[in-house]
Amino acid sequence: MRYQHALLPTLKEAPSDATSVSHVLLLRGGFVRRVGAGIYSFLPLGVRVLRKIETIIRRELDRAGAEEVLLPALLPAEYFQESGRWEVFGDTLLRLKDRKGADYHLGPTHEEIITDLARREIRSYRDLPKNLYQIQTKFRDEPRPRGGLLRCREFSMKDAYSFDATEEAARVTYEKMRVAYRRIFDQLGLDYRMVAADSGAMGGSGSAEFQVLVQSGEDQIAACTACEHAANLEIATTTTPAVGPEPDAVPPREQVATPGAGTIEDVSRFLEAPPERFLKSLLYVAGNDIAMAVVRGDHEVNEVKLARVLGAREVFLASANDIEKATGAAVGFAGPVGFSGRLLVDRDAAAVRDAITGANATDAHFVHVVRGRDYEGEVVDLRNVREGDACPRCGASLRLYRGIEAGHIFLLGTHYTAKMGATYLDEKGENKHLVMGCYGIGVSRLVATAIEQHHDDNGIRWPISIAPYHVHIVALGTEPSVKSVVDKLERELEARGIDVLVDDRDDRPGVKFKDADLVGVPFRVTVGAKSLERGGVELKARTEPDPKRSELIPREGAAEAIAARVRSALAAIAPG
RNA sequence: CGGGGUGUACCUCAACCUGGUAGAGGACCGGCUUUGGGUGCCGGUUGUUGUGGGUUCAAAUCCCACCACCCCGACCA
Repeated sequence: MRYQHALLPTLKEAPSDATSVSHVLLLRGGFVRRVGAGIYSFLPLGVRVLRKIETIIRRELDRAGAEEVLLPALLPAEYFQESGRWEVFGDTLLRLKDRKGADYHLGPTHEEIITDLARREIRSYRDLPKNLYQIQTKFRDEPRPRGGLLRCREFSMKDAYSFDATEEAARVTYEKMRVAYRRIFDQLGLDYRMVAADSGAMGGSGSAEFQVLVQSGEDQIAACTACEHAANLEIATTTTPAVGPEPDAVPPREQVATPGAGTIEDVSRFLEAPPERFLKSLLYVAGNDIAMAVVRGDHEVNEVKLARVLGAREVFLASANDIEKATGAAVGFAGPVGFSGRLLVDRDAAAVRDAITGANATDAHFVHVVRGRDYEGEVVDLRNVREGDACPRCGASLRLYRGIEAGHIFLLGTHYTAKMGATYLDEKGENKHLVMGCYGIGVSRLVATAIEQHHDDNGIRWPISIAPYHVHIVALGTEPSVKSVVDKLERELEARGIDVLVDDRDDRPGVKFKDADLVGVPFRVTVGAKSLERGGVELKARTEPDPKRSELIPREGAAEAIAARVRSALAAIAPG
């Protein structure tokens, strides 16, 4: 592609409402333009990146035995009404009416539509298994779109749905998809982890997230430093160490005055005891009930775990008013001793044998508190895992990362097929529900995610597998000798299947170099009077930090040498 | 939905407090200059100051309402 013909509007300054790195660079690099909140146009360069990602996904899913379909984005309400999600989705569903006043919506995901297709077309065990995928535009009326392409109201997603005869067969399909996903994410050239996750409202028995490790990510992940284990912090667990002396060595419980010291930090300093000796007692509201969650002083309550234990959809920290009502003390002096409501105690908190805790009386704490003697409560896993905690699988230490969820696979079971009556006849002629799995990848989100992970101060550094072009030729000066070398190099590279962008603009070198760094094509080839005098062209990888450092490639055989470099870079991230 | 903020040229922003003909830089167009990291100079194009109403001789500026967008939180199969 010739720069002079391309729509490639780079910007020196980004609009001030762009905050995330990827958003700024996508706008500045001329990849996308904003149309509305959470709605973007893809410019030619952005489309090229999307297509590269899609190509990798299609190749691997086809290879795993899936078939591509294309379901509609505009959906009559009846399907989501049948599954109940017309209500469940709430305001996130983008609803509309046709001229007759009939209800429609734009598809946020397609379980119902594919299940309807399956119940019509799959009748016998002989038709199974089936695995269908599509790459489609999805619509969700997000309460808060943000981060440019990271969270949009309209976005591109690959979604796949598998149908099997039995749970066991479905698990085999699920495993196959897991392998396919690994191959896809490997090829995208991203640092990611496959993590165990909360299957949430989707139901079903298994799920794994594909989290791209990025400092700015919204999700937290605990990953083992030794083995493969990784889990979303929402469900991550660790093994339990016990602390403190044996129970019979603990003196009787004693109330001490701690005037004005309502935080662990205050009391810790006041009593000269480390936070690990404290029981932190937090009051939560779940529905109409109030419950106390107790964790060790240096630990944090995990609200997802708490909600699950309480059987609530979500929990909220109680207000100061509710706390005073429930404990009879000001905020900061709650404790499990004598608490009459539902009491949940984290395993590590229960293991503290000589504890300090609020006395449920303003300006007072108890010391020498022992579980079993001074309080009871249900012992459960309630806390967030911390950096350095033991891996539940191998015992090595866990590390915390931040990530962006780019893919998610679920073993759904018969959740939808039962609701929608999608059955087949087995060998004995019996009617059985199809067993389902679903598998998503956020395609447009991946464009932004790749940038969040691969950039520097000057711009994007695309992984070569998804870069809009492999080689960016910067032509300096207008001499015929430069022009002829550039023309020849472009032809020869393209003949070798290399994607080439040629900056043939009549502009100053500095402008071209800056734009090349911004756009982020992995290899830059500079052709100018100076390089030709030295006998060739200059090759520089975008990842080379020194702007002045480049490699002289002899003019003869330059195309083959550069193509070989591109091929080996591609091969380096090919799946094993 | 709760809290905070911002709407002025294509972009970044000034002028608003204290009402009096709406500006700069970048981008863009023309000329000269320069030519290996966003060159320098000269000239030029670009506005319903988010929308509607009110106050006033006079509103970008003060008042009211609405809308849009951004940030934090809630939310996120």
